Amino acid sequence: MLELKVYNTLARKKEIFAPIKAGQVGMYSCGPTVYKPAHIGNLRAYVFMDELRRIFEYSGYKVKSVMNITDVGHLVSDGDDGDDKMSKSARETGKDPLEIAAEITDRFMADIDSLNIKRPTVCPKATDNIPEMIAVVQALLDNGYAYETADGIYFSVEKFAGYGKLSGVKLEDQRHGARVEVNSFKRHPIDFALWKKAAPNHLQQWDSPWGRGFPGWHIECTAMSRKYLGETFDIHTGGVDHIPIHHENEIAQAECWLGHKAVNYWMHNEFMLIDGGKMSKSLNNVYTVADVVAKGYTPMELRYLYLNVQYRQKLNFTWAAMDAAKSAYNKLCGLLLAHKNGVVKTDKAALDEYRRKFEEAITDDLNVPLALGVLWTMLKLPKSADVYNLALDFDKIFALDFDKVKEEEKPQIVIPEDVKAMAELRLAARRAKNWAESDRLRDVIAYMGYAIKDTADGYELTLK
RNA sequence: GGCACCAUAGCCAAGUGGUAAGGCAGAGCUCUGCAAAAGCUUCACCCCCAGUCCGAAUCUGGGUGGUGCCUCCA
Repeated sequence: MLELKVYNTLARKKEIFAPIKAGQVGMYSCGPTVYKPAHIGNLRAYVFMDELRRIFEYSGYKVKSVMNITDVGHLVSDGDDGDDKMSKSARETGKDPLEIAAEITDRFMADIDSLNIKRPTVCPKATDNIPEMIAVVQALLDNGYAYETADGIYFSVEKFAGYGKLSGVKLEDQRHGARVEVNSFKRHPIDFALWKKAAPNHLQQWDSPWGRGFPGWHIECTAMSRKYLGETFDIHTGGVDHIPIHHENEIAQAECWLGHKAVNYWMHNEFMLIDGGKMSKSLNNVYTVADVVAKGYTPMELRYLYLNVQYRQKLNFTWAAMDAAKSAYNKLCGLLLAHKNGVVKTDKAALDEYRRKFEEAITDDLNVPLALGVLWTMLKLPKSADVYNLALDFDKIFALDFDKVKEEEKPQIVIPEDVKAMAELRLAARRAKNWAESDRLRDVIAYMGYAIKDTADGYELTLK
């Protein structure tokens, strides 16, 4: 069992990971709200979740990973009032909310599969856990942390002394209502909804002790994480954007409900930027995996790009960076293949040293970029299957399909007869050392749309 | 106004007290008629100022700059 250091947002420093149960890890990751396809920024969070899990497994832990599928309830852009995303999307497309949720969930799973992100052990859906959420809300009402208003049940943040301990924000420092109109029913501007009472035309609503309604947008994580991981669990992950509101609220709910600490380690991934700034629809720079693939890159090349930056650093996505990742990944595969076919025996002590450096990197708060550097350096050794086999072991963390490297299959393109004839003429010219004619024919072939490369025993034609 | 993160070569990026990993691009060389491919080699004193220290990219203070959050957001 390797010792892991992880950066705990709660402590604002790296800590040695100590599991609740020896040899086991329970982790919960805030999952997608399935009303529109995930973009590559969203996906960074799941690559992080995946790396974390893989490193624990590599280190000898048994991991239970839980990720929610939010198919209800997140309100759109107006605080605790107004419409929710699922309903909005449903109205826009004319589809049933659950129909949209099913479609988007399938697409999400296909996306994470393509990126070699292991599916979590459990992916509970919010709509399957409404009774569990109602029970938490009721408990918070019973013990005095929540109150009922005309439009819902709210959590009273002033009753929880620990509010703000994750993000460092203080209640009185916030500019309430600066951009959002304050809900007049609330006792304190940042009290948040646990349960919302629904209007008759609201698309998703359930019976509750407070009439028909739907859950607030923080309660599902609290209800489901406890259901699947127990009252206190090891790790909760999510994007940095969740620190000030969502996770702060989760802590408040859970600790007030349970009466004790609920999560030992909070871990957050930084954002992906596009061309140095936030991705947004108005800038037209929100890309999905499908968009990246459509531009000629593979999901593995994209995964390589993710892996090249440590999870707590901002990752600036540019197409130039994507090109660099493509080049690097393909070169890497070429080197791996050469090692796979290598015949040199590599000294065991040398291999052990590379393994030690690799493990040192990954166990130091997921320093995957450093681990990649170790790999690159190792691949400079004389070509040896021993090196390849160790690289395969490293790939338990990278998950870059090192086991699938093989001789590049020449794309079977049909070469027109006239192009072939030109190539033959050029070959003859070369054999006669008529270089001027040879070069002229290369230009002709290029003009016809093909590139010609000389090989040891002839030539190779490819589409330009 | 508050909170947080960050600032290392043309680009991406690791390094958090002992003299700058790795990748992309570039340059040079080898090989090849040339080209392509491949291989080898090469390429930074770390935003600024002041301090602590035998020693700082790494710590402290002050600047400057960037990004995000304070509304749903990975």
